[in-house]
Amino acid sequence: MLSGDIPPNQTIYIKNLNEKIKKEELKRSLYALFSQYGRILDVVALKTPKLRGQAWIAFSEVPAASNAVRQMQNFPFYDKPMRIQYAKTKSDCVAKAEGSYVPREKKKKQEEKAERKRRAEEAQQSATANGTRAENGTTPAPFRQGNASAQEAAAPNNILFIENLPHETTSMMLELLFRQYPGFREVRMIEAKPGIAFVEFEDDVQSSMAMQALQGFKITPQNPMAITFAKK
DNA sequence: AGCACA
Repeated sequence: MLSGDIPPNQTIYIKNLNEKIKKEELKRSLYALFSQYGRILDVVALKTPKLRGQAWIAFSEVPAASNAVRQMQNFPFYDKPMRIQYAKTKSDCVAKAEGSYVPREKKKKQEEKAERKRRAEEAQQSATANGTRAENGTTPAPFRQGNASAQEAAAPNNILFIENLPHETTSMMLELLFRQYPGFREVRMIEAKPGIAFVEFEDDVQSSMAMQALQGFKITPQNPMAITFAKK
């Protein structure tokens, strides 16, 4: 297995990151770049001597992580090719979402204690067997709000018009997103008009597929993409 | 190279 014999995990582990980038920026860029593969639950990056140059990205689904591992492998990010694998262990945020999270103890000694505590809690749970429904985290917001735009939709054609992009979006990022779909030709952005882009496909069927797949896709949580057919 | 959750 190319990914180093580590079984699939919904969290990916990235190394060889540029250590000069500040933690917050790093996390933001990773989020923007990797959210194309699925909903990201958490991005973890530490700058401790042992952990600098590495990051973990927890997705809500394993297939998202799989695509990320494959498609972003060796992607040049701040001038260094990312090396991506599945994480070796489950992220805390994932365990929390599953309700299986147990705060980690220092080490060995307290394992038994933790074990006992967990048992106790489980007993408690089944005792109060009730309909405590797990909140399924973030529910994807509907992206097509009652946006009764007076504008008529353009007829399907091979060029997509993308709106509501974060201003820091680059054509490279959009290309990464759209080139996953067959028939991709190119991304065009206009310096003077941030927040929008045109993406061209070979034909209208292919552009439609990409539109369906990426409609409402969030490059950042605040920016669900709005995709329509370009006016010719 | 380095697998954490401050």
